[in-house]
Amino acid sequence: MASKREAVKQKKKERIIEAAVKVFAQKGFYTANVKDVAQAAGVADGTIYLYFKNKDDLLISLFEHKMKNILLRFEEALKDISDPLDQLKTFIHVYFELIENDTELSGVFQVELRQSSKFLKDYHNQQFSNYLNMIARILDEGKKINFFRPEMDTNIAKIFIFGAIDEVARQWILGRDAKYSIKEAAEQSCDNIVKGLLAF
Amino acid sequence: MASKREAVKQKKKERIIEAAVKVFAQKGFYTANVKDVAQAAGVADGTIYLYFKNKDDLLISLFEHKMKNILLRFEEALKDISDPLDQLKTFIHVYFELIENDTELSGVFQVELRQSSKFLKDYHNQQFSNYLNMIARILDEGKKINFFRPEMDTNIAKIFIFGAIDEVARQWILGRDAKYSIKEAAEQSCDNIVKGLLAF
Amino acid sequence: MASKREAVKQKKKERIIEAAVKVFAQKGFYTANVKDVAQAAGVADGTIYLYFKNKDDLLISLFEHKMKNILLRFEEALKDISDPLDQLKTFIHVYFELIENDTELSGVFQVELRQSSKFLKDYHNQQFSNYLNMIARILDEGKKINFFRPEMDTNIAKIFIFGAIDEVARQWILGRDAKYSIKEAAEQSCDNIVKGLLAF
Amino acid sequence: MASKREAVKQKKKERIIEAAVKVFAQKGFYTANVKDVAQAAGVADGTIYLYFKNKDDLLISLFEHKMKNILLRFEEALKDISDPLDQLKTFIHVYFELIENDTELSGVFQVELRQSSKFLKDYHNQQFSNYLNMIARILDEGKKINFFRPEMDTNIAKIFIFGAIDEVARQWILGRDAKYSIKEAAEQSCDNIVKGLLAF
DNA sequence: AATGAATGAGATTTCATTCAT
DNA sequence: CATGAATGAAATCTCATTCAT
Repeated sequence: MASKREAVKQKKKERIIEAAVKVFAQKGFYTANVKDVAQAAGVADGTIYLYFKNKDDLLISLFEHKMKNILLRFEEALKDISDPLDQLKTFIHVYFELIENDTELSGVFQVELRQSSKFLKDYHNQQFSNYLNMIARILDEGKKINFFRPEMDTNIAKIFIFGAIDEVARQWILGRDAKYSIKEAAEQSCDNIVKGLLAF
Repeated sequence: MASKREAVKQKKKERIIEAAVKVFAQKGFYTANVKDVAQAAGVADGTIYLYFKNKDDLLISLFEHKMKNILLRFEEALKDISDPLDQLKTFIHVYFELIENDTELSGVFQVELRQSSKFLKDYHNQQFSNYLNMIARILDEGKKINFFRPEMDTNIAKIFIFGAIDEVARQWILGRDAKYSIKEAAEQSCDNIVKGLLAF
Repeated sequence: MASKREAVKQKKKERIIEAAVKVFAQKGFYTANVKDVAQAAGVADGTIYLYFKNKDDLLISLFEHKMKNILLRFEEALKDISDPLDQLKTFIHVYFELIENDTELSGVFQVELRQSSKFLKDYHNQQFSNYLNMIARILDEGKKINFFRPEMDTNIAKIFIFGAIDEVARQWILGRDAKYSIKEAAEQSCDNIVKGLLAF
Repeated sequence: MASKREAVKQKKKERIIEAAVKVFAQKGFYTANVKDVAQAAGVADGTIYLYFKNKDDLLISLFEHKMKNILLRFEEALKDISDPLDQLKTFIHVYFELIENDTELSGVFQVELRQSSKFLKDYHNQQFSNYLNMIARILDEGKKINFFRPEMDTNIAKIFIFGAIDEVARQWILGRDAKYSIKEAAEQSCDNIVKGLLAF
């Protein structure tokens, strides 16, 4: 009985999160009202505050909740791959797939989360670190077997790689200068990372 | 006389823009108040409205203005270099120098890309396009002389490169996971872009 | 059966009233939430509305109920005393004893008199009148037998006495300027009332 | 110029305070809206927040502001009186005069200030202490010249006296059980305090 | 041109009350 | 009877913008 109620409660919380993703993606975090989210979720304004401390908390919770799933998705995809190069390629492809399959969520992650000092500065994000460190681990292994350049700094490279694919993805979402498909984006990004620019 | 007055006027406008860069970079566009900008600029709230139509206009003007300067700086640095590879390396080093000398500058890119929601979604910043296209031009030339991989998509690569160095710079500013110097950042970034990860 | 259920019902109602006295005394009527009272009473929010029409009604019921008990306690203490002076002294000592044994009780008077605004301005608490009139009756008897000053207005004096001992008690509870024991408070108050300030 | 502007500013602040006194007296602090006060003061809602941090601050400022004047009034009245008994009598008469001449203010002091734990508990009020100590000083002098009972505790008596006259005044304002004039109230209170109840 | 006090629309948040379970 | 999740009206407060000086 209690578990059922718990389940119902969880369902409503998720409904609100889904609504928030949609609304924040469309209007932006600051431009969107709590009322908008409530309406989209089909609940009363006050109900939001039964599940989240305030509007900021809604954004943070949204992030935590979704990020957990994303990390799982990565781990799932990588767990049977041993070659670091394959791992890296898979990582990148999964990344762009995630973006493609949930554009709205991506919009929130890519655009909205960034604009709040809460996330970029104050709120030291464990999940984000986890994410970066997934890349670092792959790079370290690649160096160990002499596949990757030994003088390459994995600490810088993990950020480099994240920044690169993140931006390619963002511009695809914003649809500005980006007149390319996700597939192209993934493959080109792979090549750029692995081979670099040089032709030789 | 009129030109002098014009100059004074221009000076105040710039003072406001500098203040806005600082304040928006620090607090974010929505979290920052017009009052904050006014205070930082040492003018009255109302004065801002003599130079800018509204808060949004201030943000847009800020981009245009700053980007123009940044572009000039790049052009200056690149004008005597003919080799595309040298151009690219110079571009990257100049970029990190700019960031190092004006930390808040990176906020301009930040803001440009991340405050996008609502009104910026449509607003297409020509200057930012110009910036990206500077990279593209270098890449195209490199391809033409068979220095860069022929199958590399310059349109994606320009974004890829911008994203990569921008993120490495940003993490350096935030000082979080980034325990590296600007010099290292620039060199590692160069190598990553040019050589890629592979050791061979 | 019905009577037992009645008793149980009564018990819960009292539990809510006790909780309300505590909570209102501590946080003030307007600052306290119905939820607070419910929690303190160990019932659900909605349960309160099975016993009281609304929050206002809870406050009013609280007075009536508590005052009835207080009056009973006084009547019990006074019933075998005939001398008005002894009656008055006893009244005062009982008052301070009541306060000492049930600190929150003073909140009842507090609330009664100070939360008056709006709805309580009209609401005339009969029990409180009864309480004041107990004092008046003692004073009248004292005048009748020429013990108390004939020109003394019992109507004013009853309020005077109530106000004096109530404030001394309240400051004792707050423990601010009041660095005295309840016993001292009672005795000093007695003397002040009976003898006045003059030394002769 | 600056002083004139300062004066205008001060005037508006006072206008808001006057309005707040009126509104709070009539509707009670919690029942009254900031909007009500703004309307009564003839300013916009937001204007209130230019002069006061928040609604609570308005109440506190009101208290501080008015209390200062009241204390001055007392000092003025007492400064040429040397006899402690006369001082005490004057004090009491001035007190009731103040109440009579500004009923609304009294309402706020008497009823509204009391109901907020902010004032009774958290906010240790210097002005209120000053006020109580005025009484204490008179009492001490009266004891020194053997006019007042030597065993009388001035620390308790000051609270006793304050409570007594405060309550007599409050009931006059509430107009409940108090069917007496302010003049009677003052004289009866004086006699009660000075002579006590006994006839002798 | 510059100021900054004033405005008031609008956003977030609270909480008494209801009602399906 | 009891519950407590849900409601939504209403209150406080913020802040971009205006305008008299």
